[in-house]
Amino acid sequence: MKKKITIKTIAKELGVSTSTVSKALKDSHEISTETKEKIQAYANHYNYKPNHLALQLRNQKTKVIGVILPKIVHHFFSTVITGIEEGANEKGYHIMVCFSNESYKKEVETLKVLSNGSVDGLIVSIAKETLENKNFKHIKDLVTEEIPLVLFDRVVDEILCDKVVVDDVGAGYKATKHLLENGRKKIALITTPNHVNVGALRRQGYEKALIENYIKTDKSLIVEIDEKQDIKKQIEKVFEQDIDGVFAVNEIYAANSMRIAKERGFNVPEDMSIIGFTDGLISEYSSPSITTIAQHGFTMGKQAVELLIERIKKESEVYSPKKIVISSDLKLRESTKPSS
Amino acid sequence: MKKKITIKTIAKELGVSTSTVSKALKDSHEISTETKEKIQAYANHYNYKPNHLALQLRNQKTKVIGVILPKIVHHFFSTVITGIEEGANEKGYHIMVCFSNESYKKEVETLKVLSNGSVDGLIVSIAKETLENKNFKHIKDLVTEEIPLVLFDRVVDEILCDKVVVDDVGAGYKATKHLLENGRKKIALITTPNHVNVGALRRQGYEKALIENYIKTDKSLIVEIDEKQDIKKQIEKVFEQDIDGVFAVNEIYAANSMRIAKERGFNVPEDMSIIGFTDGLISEYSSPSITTIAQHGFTMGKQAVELLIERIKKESEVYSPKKIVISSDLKLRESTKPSS
DNA sequence: TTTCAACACGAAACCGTTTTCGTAGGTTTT
DNA sequence: AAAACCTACGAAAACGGTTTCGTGTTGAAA
Repeated sequence: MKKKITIKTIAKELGVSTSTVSKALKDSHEISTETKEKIQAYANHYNYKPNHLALQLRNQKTKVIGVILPKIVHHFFSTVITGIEEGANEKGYHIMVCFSNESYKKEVETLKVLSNGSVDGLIVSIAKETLENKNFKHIKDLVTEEIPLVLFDRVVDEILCDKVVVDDVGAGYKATKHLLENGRKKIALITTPNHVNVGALRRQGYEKALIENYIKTDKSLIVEIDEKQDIKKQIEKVFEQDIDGVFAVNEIYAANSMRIAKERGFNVPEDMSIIGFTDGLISEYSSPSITTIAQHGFTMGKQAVELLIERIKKESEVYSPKKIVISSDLKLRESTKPSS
Repeated sequence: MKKKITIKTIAKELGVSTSTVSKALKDSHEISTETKEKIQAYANHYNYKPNHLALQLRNQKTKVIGVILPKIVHHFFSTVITGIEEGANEKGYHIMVCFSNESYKKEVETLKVLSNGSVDGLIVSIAKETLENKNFKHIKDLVTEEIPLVLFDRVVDEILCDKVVVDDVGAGYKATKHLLENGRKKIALITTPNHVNVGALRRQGYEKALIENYIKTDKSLIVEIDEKQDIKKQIEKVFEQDIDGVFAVNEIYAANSMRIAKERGFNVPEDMSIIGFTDGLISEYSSPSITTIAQHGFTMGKQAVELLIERIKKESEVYSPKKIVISSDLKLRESTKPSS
């Protein structure tokens, strides 16, 4: 990289002090018009740009927000990140994005690096492995160090910080109720293991809807997907039973269910209703297209970053953690309709 | 944020100088074992972490790579970013991600901010609007300032910097040839306007394959999608002609084509073959699943970041820009098969 | 006893910028 | 003519760390 021009260079070249240059560049009244013009002309001509690092060190703030996600090749997370970026930009912040790849170890390492002053605050969605082993010390440490932190989607209650979540219970309830209203009775639930809290919460909603309709939850209709194994095979098992509806807690599970249903000769939506989660491209372009619960990822991202910046700004005040719940919507498509 | 513990604090508390502390923390032989142990114990106990900003200022490098993408809710770009992140991490770098949202103005602004010393180098894929208005001054300025820069996918020849691209002509050729080998004669091309260079190149491949098979390119079979309008409607027009194959230059166009074909009573792949681009989830979960050209986005990202870091490391040397071409593969699925 | 090296540590400069506090010189007030 | 006040600028500290170059104290070699 070419050596950048600094205030010192300008000062030396023009035979003034660095303080004069600094003041002249911000049009201070302390400096005579003549000197100011001379300095500004010089700076302009040589394309002077203040060095960010120096400013950050002096101001003790970076105007950067760290974002740690489990993964990005995923419609929901990439939507959230778009929201975060837009919200950050609006307030003059930039984002530094890292991925935990669902790994506990990488999450710990990333957090350690980013909390060394590189960022003014963090937005995190917890890795599955971390949720599984329930080791949250690295995250709680951030709270202890009073580093502004917002958790989203994959949150855990015992960490005392701001949070932004989807109304997962409500969403699970809505989805299941929709199937029930379609006249479905034997509804399979394709979900995550229970340590993934969003899965657990959606399951609660599912069970709540069933209970309200006097249907006993049948454990054999619930599949907890182990993503280390073949997803399709695991879902196929539940199709050996007599089912007429599927509620899948994400797009991939829903798309797989759809494929299996068709392979097994089901007519979707005539003899089988399928509902998914995350209103992504798969659901939209599948055929038949899949009814889903839209999570409003963009809104979540934006809310998360706004909450964070608010916290950054009034860092000194005592505060009680806020929790924002984003409601989700049923997005009707072709994969569900009343049973004939 | 809680006031962080610094070398100064430690020095004062332990009655030594900052230089001693600094050396002790890096286990220098200049310091006695006794003193080192004392200092290290103290630092450990109070969870001392060196301030990144200070180091960056002193070393004149940030170990951060700026990444500017047109968008992220897009399988190809999110895959690339995964590759970039992994490659960067392996070399001790982090990434700062920004989006141009395909807008020229935002691209200019973002570039300006990031080139102020916040990053050691940049990886950029150019926004559509910029490609359209052909105004590349902001990017050329980076080259002039000798800021390490790698362009990928959406590149332009007149900018003299390192580049990583897909073999788009070859890919277009491969895709079209595959359809021809399937016995298709009237192949529609669903592409972007010509200013999007990847679209133009894939079209070249398409035309090359047709010429080789003595087929005259029929302009009425080529649709240049204007993304500001309804995509599906634009594709539907070409279906009014007598076609038996579709080559779409991305997943969305392919998925739309598939939908239209089915709506119009075509049997895919029996009476109509469809091939797409970008081996994403839509193609995988569509039914029938869509044959595509896989772009190896992960590899591209990784190569791009490796190229960039190489450039960053030997910044002083004269160098001639490199161009890495990633070859693409045909991924056979259900949407293509020999016509019966 | 003198000389010299090794050891263990400190002083100070440096990275680029901002900001407080002087201060020299001229002008106005009394 | 002395006192007071501007005006226009500079010196220096500060942000947090690294690193070069001393330097005082030992102990050993000459």
